[in-house]
Amino acid sequence: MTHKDSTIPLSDSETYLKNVTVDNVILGYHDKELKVLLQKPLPFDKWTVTGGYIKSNESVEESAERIAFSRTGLKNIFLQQFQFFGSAQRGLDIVQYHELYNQSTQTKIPKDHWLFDRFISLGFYSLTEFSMVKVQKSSINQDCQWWSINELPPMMFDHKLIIEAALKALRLHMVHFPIGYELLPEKFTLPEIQNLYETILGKTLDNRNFTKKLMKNGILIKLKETKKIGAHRSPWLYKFDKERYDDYLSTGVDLIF
Amino acid sequence: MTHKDSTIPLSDSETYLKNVTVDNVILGYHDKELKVLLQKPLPFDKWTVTGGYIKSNESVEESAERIAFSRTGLKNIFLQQFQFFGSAQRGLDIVQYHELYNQSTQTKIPKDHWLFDRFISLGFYSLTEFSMVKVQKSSINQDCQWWSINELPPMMFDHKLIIEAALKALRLHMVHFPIGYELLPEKFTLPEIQNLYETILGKTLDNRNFTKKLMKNGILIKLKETKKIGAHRSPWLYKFDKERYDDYLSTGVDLIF
DNA sequence: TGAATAGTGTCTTTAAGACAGTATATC
DNA sequence: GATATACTGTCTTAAAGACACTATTCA
Repeated sequence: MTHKDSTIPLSDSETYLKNVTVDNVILGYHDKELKVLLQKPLPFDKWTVTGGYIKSNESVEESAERIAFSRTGLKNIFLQQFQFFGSAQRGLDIVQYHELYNQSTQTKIPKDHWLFDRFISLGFYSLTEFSMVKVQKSSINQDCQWWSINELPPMMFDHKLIIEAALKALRLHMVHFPIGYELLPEKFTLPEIQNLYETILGKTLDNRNFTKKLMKNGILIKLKETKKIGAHRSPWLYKFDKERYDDYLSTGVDLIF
Repeated sequence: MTHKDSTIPLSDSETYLKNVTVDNVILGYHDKELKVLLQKPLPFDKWTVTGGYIKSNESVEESAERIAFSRTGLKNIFLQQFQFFGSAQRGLDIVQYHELYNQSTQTKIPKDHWLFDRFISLGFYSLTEFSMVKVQKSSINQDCQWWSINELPPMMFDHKLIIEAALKALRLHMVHFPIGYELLPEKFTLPEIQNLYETILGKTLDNRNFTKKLMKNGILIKLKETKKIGAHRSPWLYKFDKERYDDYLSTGVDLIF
């Protein structure tokens, strides 16, 4: 189950697959916090993760990319399947949503219209560089903004569970595959990437051991620049060795911290 | 995309979700080989993994259980989501299948009937105890049998890829979670479980190191029985410490071999 | 007693984990 | 020179990995 996007022409139901939606937990990292991009479909007063319908001529990945682009302005976004959700109960939210939808749009869409039918939700998560995302709003999703993953607003449907599942999948994923390239700016410092790992894993790490392991597998390149950030020693800037990084993305690498 | 199950009444399309199928890679272990249960939907001459449609009042997991029961006679089967497949191309198979279907059933179902529409496939794999499975056939799926995973017959749609993806997911999964309870008989020997691991991982393991690690985390209980199997020393029988095993299933455990 | 498989112990090497003092930038 | 953060090296402990001989069953 997901939000209803304003770009969907109600009359044109034939061009979308029925009973399936794509839901994408878009994550970003900012101010030492993990953020998730949420939208509030009017007229409802609860939030959802970003999502939408699948066109009949696009793959689910293409669908997810199109929807992500419409919310973030980003192309070639990092996408990771993590789970599908298919409980038979739609819950009260869909009923209330249907009623409010008709009220606010002055329409009388029947309860059994495909828009309010049961949906199987295909769960992706995306990792984005926070500062590159230009949050897009639409008429239906008037509110669309970043939320700290630790302080979520009231969520529609089972979307709180979906976020938790995405986070759990990400934590499992990062044991075997490098992360950070999508979440950090091109140049970053060791304290920054360490804090990213600490934030996602939810625990503090020993900076010496962390650095040792990261440098050993050689995914970082030390630059000849420092970052000036206050009345203290300036940290060196690094970037990822993208080639090595991509190798590890396909072959896997031990990154247990 | 998946096979069409004979239990589906064509006229009763309203009770099934459209554009979605469940596909379940049912795995078993026998004769030191990993087997996969495949079916051949008549009149087609290619094989598929087991699968079917989702009823509108059941969850995807319930759906997968119902379909697995109809093929294996097993209840409470071990089910693991691993991926969803949603390419927009249906390929030639579906066209040929539609034609042959009409020919053989003496019907004229139109090409755009929902049965032959595009489907998103929800991928599960199941681990089963080979000897407990009573393979069920049906009028449409006249052939249903185990195949060695190394010698697959011609596969319909993208089902060869689905099997490979399931196997890859299983290999990743077994690094963090114990397996074997569903694949082995209740009592088994150390050489048997080691060979199971070797078979799935596709490499040989040192028996001393393997035993050491398995015994250390304490998921095995040594029984006071041996298994008589020929003109040589009889191996001891073991069973899983199910409580410990289940703990590890939820919390995870390092089982890198 | 020979053939076949089961079962066990030690050493080496590598990685993990704990730990604290020096360096640098700015005010 | 006070303050705040960056940076680095060593020791201890645990696990991984390599390795080979003895034990048991039965034909």
